[in-house]
Amino acid sequence: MPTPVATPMRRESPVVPVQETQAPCCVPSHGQESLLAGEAEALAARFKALADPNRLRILSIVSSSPDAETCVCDLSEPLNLGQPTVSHHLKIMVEAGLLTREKRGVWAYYSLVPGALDSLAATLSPKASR
Amino acid sequence: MPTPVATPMRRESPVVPVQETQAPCCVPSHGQESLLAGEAEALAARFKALADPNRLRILSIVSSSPDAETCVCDLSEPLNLGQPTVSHHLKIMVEAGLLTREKRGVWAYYSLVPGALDSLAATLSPKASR
DNA sequence: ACGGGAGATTGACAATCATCGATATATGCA
DNA sequence: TGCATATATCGATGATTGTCAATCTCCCGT
Repeated sequence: MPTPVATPMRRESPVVPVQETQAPCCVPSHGQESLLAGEAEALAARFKALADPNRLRILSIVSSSPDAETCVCDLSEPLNLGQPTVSHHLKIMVEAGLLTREKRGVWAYYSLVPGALDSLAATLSPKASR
Repeated sequence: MPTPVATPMRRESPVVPVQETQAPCCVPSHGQESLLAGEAEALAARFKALADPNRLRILSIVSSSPDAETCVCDLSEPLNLGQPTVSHHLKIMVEAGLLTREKRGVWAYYSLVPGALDSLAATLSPKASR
């Protein structure tokens, strides 16, 4: 990410005293960043795992499954997706910490990581997390 | 989206009686889709708006602003992004229903849509929404 | 009317992503 | 041992996305 050498349009502090026309605007009163770049990146990675309709449907199917676990072959057909694609989506969600994989025999069973969705939800509306 | 004419690997019902080796697996007992394709698409669109670190930081800055509203020029500098890029991100979030835009004079002030984040959070963990 | 500045829009480009077909790995059964 | 099957991985491809420079539009003060 090349640092833009000169951001074209930012005024430092007004040399000419602000004319008091309306709100002064653009007084960046944030002493500190509210969300650091690193945290933002990590959070965005988890939301990215949710930012696909087929992955949301997978989550929905997994969580509404009788034992809250599903194997790949249960997903391929209702989603109308090929098996490699389903495997790919599942891997993304496992890496995002949303699902866990348990292999039993030839089959791989996926289930929700307890609390993962809740902690994400708490990030969105802290007061709702109780 | 071309309908795959034949999904390669799905077994209908086992012609040979299941040998009772382990779990039967692959008994898609979902009579109905838990999350319809349309809803999934709409939900994913909103999560897509959250799936970028710079947009998350924008949300954070806007919500921690004194009056919970911010103008574009307040964002460009702390994010180290050009003005067109910030405008672009803001537009995406307005279209996702997360922010509202109010133009006052030459400036455009953005603020959180009340309840938008909470309703998204409720989608993630319904029981936590109170 | 004019000029300046805030913000939106456009076009381009590199990077990432979703999907697929083909192939590889591994497990259970005969 | 050898075969059939469930899942993972690989390589390729078309679509989407984040970013920027350049330009456009609109509002305001002179």
